[in-house]
Amino acid sequence: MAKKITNRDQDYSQWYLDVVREAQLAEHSPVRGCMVIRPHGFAIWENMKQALDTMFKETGHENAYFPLFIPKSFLSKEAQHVEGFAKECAVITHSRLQSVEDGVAVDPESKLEEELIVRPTSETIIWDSYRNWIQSYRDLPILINQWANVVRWEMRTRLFLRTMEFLWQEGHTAHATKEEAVEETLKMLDVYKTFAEEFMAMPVKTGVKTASERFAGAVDTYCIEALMQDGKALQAGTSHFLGQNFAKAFDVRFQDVDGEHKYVWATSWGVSTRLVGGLIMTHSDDNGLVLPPKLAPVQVVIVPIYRNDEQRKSVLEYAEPVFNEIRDAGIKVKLDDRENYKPGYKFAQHEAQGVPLRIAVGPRDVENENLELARRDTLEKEIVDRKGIAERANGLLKKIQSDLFQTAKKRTDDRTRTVDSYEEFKQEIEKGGFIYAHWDGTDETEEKIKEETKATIRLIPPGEPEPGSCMVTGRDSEKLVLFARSY
RNA sequence: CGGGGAGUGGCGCAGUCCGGUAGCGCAUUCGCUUUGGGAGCGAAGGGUCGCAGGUUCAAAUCCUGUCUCCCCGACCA
Repeated sequence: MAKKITNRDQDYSQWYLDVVREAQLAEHSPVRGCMVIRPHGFAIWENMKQALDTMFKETGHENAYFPLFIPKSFLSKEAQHVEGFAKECAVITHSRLQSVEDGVAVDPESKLEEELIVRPTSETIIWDSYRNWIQSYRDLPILINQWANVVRWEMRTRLFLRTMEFLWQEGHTAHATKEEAVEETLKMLDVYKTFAEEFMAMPVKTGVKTASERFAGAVDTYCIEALMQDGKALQAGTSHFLGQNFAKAFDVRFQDVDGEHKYVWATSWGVSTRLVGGLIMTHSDDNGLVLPPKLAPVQVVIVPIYRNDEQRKSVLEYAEPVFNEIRDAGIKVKLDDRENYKPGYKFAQHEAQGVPLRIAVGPRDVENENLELARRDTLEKEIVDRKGIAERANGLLKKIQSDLFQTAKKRTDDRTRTVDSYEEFKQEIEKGGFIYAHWDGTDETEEKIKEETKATIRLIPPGEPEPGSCMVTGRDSEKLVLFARSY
């Protein structure tokens, strides 16, 4: 078999790129830092979108759309916010081109009176609208989500994991009380956790970010963090309690039941196409992509095998009712009857693309009323009775979904440990994985650890305090926090 | 933005040191034979060698600039 994918243990970065290429998920575009998402990659994102969108609707949210362009003045209204994003904004200064000798050039006459920023996130433009929409407590809460693209001018990019333009959803909510906003923040964090674990089969840890890792303009940033196969952590989603920061910046007040005018409380939360990168790095192997059935664009592929036209005819006649039966059971199935490729090639291709279940049908199967089933995750093959294939496929897809999660869960658990001393920490962090340790809560200590070990505090877990002493300074620590090197 | 590597048909590469008019594998097209793990044979098509200058009779090759990608750092979802 011609190996087109680098082994993971040889070069993890190259492996990731090879999988993205061989699975035809995405490719580099002529524009630095931006990617072309190919149909297969986009189909996975669409499945993610659909599942998340359903969950958002079930929790009372509705979709809306706000502009791509944000007036420069909007960004400067919230001090921390502007500070956080200032260094990575694309700025539009002109509105026209003009023809010159060698093509086109910016028309200096078209300089904009006020420059426009390509949204790095939409808090400001959305809160400008919310000011007009909110007068009374009866107008609250506002529970809006937007599916959009955003741009952050990044130094170093990687397909899906960090691109200058990416697709995401951003939820922006407004509430009458702090309690309600905090509840919303945590509710959406939980939605993300559920989505990651039940659909992506990617176990995550949840918690709150430290001040240095917090979203610019947020009071608290909660996150889901997943551990990749190479032992590095990936921030997979964030949910922010924004307090009244944006309400004050945009003067969004409402008249409460008691007649008082009060600032509203806000949240925002988002996940992006980065999830596709997380999905790849959680399950895939040296043969290519491995997809959880719930997100696979094709869940079952049927590959016919034959030697001649006669066999081809009988195999396809045998395969078509199988296809129909599986399709009618609500499974996304594809019959790969391309004649210009041999079965072996198709096997390799569908493996590279992560199709969870493969059914091979050849003359022998027709003869014996069998089918050959092959699982993508374990690469196990078995000959099964043709009867009841739809139920069997369905059962296997469910099993694959849960096995993928269990495998990833076990790996994460095995690589999560607690250390007491900084010396031990320095040794352990080299091995990758999540490490719990005590931290004194100061920026200085966090920074020192980061500088010396390249590890960051991924999150402060929820739950009761478990006092201890900081592994670095020995000062009091409220609880264990989670460290890792990260993407 | 600093350090390292690399840009040559669609993809992967050789050729670059030592200038002489571009080659290999895969893929593509056609034909025949094939098809239970990336098929074989024969024929054909496809490249101003990332881009822009320069040196030279002559540049993929030497010089200068520039763009892009990959890896490692600093910054971030």
